Amino acid sequence: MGKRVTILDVAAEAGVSRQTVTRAVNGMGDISESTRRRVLEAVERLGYRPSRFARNLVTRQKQHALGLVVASFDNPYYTDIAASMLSAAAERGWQVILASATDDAVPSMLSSQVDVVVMHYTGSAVRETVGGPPIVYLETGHPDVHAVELDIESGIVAIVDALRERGARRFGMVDSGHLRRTHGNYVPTPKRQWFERAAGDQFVGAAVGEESIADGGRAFGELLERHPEVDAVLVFNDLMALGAVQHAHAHGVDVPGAVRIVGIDGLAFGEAVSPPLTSIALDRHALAANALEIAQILAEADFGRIDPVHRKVRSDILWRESA
Amino acid sequence: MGKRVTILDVAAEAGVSRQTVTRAVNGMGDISESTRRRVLEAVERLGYRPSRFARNLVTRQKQHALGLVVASFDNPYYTDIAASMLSAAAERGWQVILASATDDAVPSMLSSQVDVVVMHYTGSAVRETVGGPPIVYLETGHPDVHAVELDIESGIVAIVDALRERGARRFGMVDSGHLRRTHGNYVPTPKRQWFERAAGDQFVGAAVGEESIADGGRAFGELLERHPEVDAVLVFNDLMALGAVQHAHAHGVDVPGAVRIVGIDGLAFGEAVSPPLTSIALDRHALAANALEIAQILAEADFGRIDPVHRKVRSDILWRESA
DNA sequence: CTGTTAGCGCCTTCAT
DNA sequence: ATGAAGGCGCTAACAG
Repeated sequence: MGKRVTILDVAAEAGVSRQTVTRAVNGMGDISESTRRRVLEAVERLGYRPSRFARNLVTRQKQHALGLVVASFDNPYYTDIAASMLSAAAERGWQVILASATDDAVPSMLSSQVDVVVMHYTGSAVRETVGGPPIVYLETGHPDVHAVELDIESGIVAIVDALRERGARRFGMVDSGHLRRTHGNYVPTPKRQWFERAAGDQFVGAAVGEESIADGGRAFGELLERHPEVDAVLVFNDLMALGAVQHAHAHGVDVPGAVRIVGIDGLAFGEAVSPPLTSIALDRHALAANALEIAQILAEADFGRIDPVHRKVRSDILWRESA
Repeated sequence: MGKRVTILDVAAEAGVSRQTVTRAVNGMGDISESTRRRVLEAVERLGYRPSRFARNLVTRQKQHALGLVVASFDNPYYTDIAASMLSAAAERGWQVILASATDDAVPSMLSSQVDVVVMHYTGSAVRETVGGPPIVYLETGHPDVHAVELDIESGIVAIVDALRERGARRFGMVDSGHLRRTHGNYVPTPKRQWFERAAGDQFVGAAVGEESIADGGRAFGELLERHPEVDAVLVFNDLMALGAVQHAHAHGVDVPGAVRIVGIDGLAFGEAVSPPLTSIALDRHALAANALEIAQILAEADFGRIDPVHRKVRSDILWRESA
């Protein structure tokens, strides 16, 4: 792996100047067909590839790049967000660089590669490093950072009301234990707290599981065992809720007759299970659109430090059949 | 949007040299705490952000970027691939820039942003443009390009054999009509051709649908109507197969009793439907690992033109309950 | 500890 | 149609 082949090498090989090489490689005018051919042959022979850094440095393109950091690609919720971000970004001519948060080194790697980082709020806002790109947080309400907030709470309040109207009186929850990672032991998630508050004394209990289909099913089973009287269950996310529906189906539990099941996220996959999953749908499209709007504002400020920008996205109940 | 704030502006503002600014911003040594603080204050005040291009140009980092172009993020198969690519890339310290092929402008945008492009073979290999990055194709067998081939055929042969052993005698298929886009009208996919060949005169017919859960279900219904005698159905992909299982469930068709259903892809979601979906599982992990291996080879050749590199990935039957 | 001198590789003037 | 300068913004390598 010797020295990199540069435009000068090509120029020498073809017996022309660097500029002529530029013209040939970039398909510009003011160059004779024969010269172009000769240069391109030299390019082939040497295996020359222009340096994207040098090129972008000098052309000052409006090529903006945004780094999207998501928790995990195992949860389709995040891939859905990524998809939405992708199309929102494409509309505005942004590139999207993806990174999974599990890789701890990523944020720093991203720093030198992107103009803006978009990531989920992980409890403690990663401090914007000096010389690093600005960060836009997803789903938080922290006032000091750029953020697109997600109003899940009102969706939860609404679903509790709606479930009551349909006769539900004993509310249970399948919660995620993911906060364990930062807190050491299980801590009720905000979703559970909102749910408990909305359900009031009709809240009968919760079970905790990992964020997977299988463990969602297991936790649901555990909840049913401990609280057989439960007649409406909110599940932390659709992934786990799918497991719950599956578990109910496998154990002959009538859904929504005996127990109503509601997920959170509104994933398309919810329609594939039996019965199709009712869910508190998060508007991922709006989430992405807003994130990009903020990114655009940042870009217009040349990514300098500006006052925190906030956007809010609401959630809606996606009625299917499980509730 | 005035002139960009550069390191020189900061240097002037702080009354130091550029080099000192570099030291402060990059947290290097050889700088007094007071100077550093003063410089960082100037950075804040001016809203200075280093140019990632200039920085990467001069540091000649081993920061490689790979552009991943997928057909659509609506199909979890592709997001799964993206996820696998992401972790494979993270292991090797590569960045992944994502693009959806639906956006036609993307490939050219990518060219100037990445070192290697990884994309699905779309029938006609996009010719590598002079000065553009090398391309690694996924799922093809074309000999002239770098590629990771996917051996789906052997999986199809194996599943037909296995289904025969379980008593199946009348094979039907739900195929995708996606080739319509390039051919104008429906053309049997390679998957169907392999399947027909394997099934021989036990092949009874096929129905065609769009690549979605809903249309997979519809097409499956159509197949059953036209060929009620069918007792084993191969579906183009898991997405459509999910619809098929769902359709069967909704119409009281016993799966696998009356008809066996097999998908292709091996998505995790297959386990959430009733009955869980048997599928020809593609090893996405190996696919990604191989693609990155090729990318690495390309990197070692400084992305110059080298002989086509090929890898092959096999498929395995993932037995669940639908077959 | 701080500043100076060289480039990194390319494209944009301008000249020829 | 081609070539010669100049500079994009930054950091490495030396100076002091």
